[in-house]
Amino acid sequence: MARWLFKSEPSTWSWDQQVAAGAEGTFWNGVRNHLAKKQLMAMQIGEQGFFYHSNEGKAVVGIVEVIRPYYPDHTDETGRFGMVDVRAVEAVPHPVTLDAIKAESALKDMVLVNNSRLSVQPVTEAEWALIRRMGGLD
DNA sequence: GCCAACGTTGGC
DNA sequence: GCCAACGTTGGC
Repeated sequence: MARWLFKSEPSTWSWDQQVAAGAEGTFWNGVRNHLAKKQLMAMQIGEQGFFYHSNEGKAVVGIVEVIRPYYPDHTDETGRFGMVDVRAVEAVPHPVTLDAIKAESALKDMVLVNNSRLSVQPVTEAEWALIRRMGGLD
């Protein structure tokens, strides 16, 4: 199963709002980048990803799960982009900050470090396991 | 609030 | 189809 990272500015859509959306989850709309779209299209139900706060916080704060695969994004008037639905799974007890990720040599190849502007990113199994551990899960 | 990096747009 | 100009993102 693939692992992912979803980036959101808390002022736009925060982890607290994701938690409040509950088990029914919400659509992850607004992706307007083809590389990010490619990630969304590859996602399957049940796959999990990190929820990362950009700009404010700059940390992995939660785990989300894909509950609906790729379908058209109704907020995209061009009709070119789509989205998935995600639900909050659990909070990360100790948010893993960007600083902490950058300080960890095993994470130096993370997309978050090398292409920080990509809003939906693939995460390797090793990165997934390490960040979970750093965050106090497992 | 600045600015570097990067994606997209549009003129040619 | 190239590339300059522009807009956006996101770290600092």
